[in-house]
Amino acid sequence: MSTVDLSELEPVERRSTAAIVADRLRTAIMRGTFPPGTQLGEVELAARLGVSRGPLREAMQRLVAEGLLRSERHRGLFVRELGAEDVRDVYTARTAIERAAGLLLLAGDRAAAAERLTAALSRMEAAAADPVALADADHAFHAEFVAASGSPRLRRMAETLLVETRMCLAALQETLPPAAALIAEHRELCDAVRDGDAERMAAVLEAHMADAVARILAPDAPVPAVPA
Amino acid sequence: MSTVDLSELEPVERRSTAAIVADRLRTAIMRGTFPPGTQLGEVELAARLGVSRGPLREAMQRLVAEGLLRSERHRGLFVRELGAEDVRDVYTARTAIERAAGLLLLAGDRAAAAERLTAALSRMEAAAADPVALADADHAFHAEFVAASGSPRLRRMAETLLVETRMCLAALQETLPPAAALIAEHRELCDAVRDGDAERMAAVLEAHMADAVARILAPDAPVPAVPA
DNA sequence: CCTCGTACTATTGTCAACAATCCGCGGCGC
DNA sequence: GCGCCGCGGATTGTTGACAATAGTACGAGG
Repeated sequence: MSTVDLSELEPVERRSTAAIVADRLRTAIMRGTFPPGTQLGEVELAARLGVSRGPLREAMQRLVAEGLLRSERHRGLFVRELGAEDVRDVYTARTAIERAAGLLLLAGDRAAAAERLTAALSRMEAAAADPVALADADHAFHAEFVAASGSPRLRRMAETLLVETRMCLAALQETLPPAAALIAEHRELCDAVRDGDAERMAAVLEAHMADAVARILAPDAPVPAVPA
Repeated sequence: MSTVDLSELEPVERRSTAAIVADRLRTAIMRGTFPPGTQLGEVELAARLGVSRGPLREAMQRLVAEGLLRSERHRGLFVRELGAEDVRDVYTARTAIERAAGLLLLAGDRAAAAERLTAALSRMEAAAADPVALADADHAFHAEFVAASGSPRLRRMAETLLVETRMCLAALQETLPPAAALIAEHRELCDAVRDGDAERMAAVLEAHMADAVARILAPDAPVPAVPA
C-alpha cells in the first residue's frame, strides 16, 4: 500500500513566541547563566533574543507563575534566590510528586515503565564521567519517571520542580554526588518499579531525596551510601 | 506605650495589573462564568476589564502556565475543558499534594494546625445550607490544610488544583454531596491531624478523594458514607 | 451537484512610542 | 556635620497602531 510514514509530520504546529522565549529563559536560568538575584532588564534581553518587549514580558509572566522569577513592581524582574528553606521545600514537593507518580507507575504497565527507566538509567551511566551531562541525565531520568506515570499534572509540576532543583545545584556549588552512588540509587528505584514493590519504591525515593537535601545543605558531611 | 496596631499597614504595595487581572479571570473561570471551551476574545475582555491588551495578555499567559487556559496559535485562548481523565488526574495530584501537606502538618505544630482546621470546619458547618457557600468553604478548608503545612510550593500547586476542582464541579453539574457527609469526612481529617495518626490521615484523605471522583464521574451511583 | 480557488473579515501576534514610577546624586537648610 | 528636599537618569508599565494569519463565504469550474 501507499501508506508512508506519518509519524514525523504531525506536529507541524509552531508554538507561540512567548512559549519559545519562556523555554529559552528557563533553560538559561536552570543552567545558571543568570545567577539568582540578577535583574533581567527587558530591553537588553529583548534585543539579545531578537524579539520585542511584548512577547518577552509574556514569557516572563509565565516564569513568574512557575515561581522561577520574582516580580517587584516598578523595580524589575529578578531570578528567584533559593535558600536552605527552599531546598527543603523543593525536595519535599518532589518527594510528594514522584511518590505519587511511582504509585501510578506500579498500577499501570510496569514492564514498559521499567524499560523506559532502564533506558534513562543507561544514559546516566554513559554520562557518568561528565558532571554536567550527568546532571542532565539525572534530570531526564526523573522527568521520565514522572512522565511515564501518564499524569499530565504531575508531569508539569515535576518539570518545574526539577528546574528549581538545578537552580539549587547551580547556586550551591553543584556538589554532585559520586556518579556510582547516584546511579546505584536510581537502579534500585528501577528494580523496585519492575518488581512492583510499592513500599520499597517509596522508601528508596524518600531516602534518595533526603540524601540530596543533606548533600546540598551540608556539602562536607559524608552521605552514607553504597561505597562503589 | 505608644505602640499602635501595625498589622494592617504592612502590605501597602499594590500588585501589578497583570496579577490583578489574572486573579479576576481565575475566579471567573472557577465560578463557571466562562464555561469550558469558550474563547476569550482579547479586545472584549480588555474593554470589559478596563485595561489594555498588553497586561491582559500577560495575565492570560500566567493562566496558560497554570493550565487553566489552552492557547491555539492565531486562534485564540480557550478555557480548558476537563474530561473524565482530567478529573481523575486532578484528584490524584491533589491526593499527592495534600497527603504530603498532611505529613508536614503532623511533623509540625499539630495543635495549632488542628485549631486552624477546626475553625475552617466550623465555617463549613455554617455554610452547610447554601451549596455555593459550602463549595467555597470546602475550597477554603483544603487551602488552609495545605497552607498550614508551611510549604509554599505545595500551597501554590494545591491552589491551582483547587481551581481546577471547582471547574470540574461547575462543568459537571456541581453535584455536591450531602453537606453532613462532607463535613463528617473533613471532621475525621481534623481528628486524625490532632491525634497525629498519619496512617489514618492518609487513609481518610485518599478515601475522600476517591469518593469525590466517583461522585463526579457517576452522579447517580450512591457513595457509601455516613447516613446523616 | 460537488469541489476547488479566491477574496474578505475578524482575530491574534508584534512593534515602537508615551507616561508613570523609582533609585542615586547634588544642593540647601538646620 | 547631618538630614531633608529636589532633580536627573533609567527602567518599567501601558497604550495604540501595524502586520500576519486563520476562518469563512462566495463564485467559478468540472
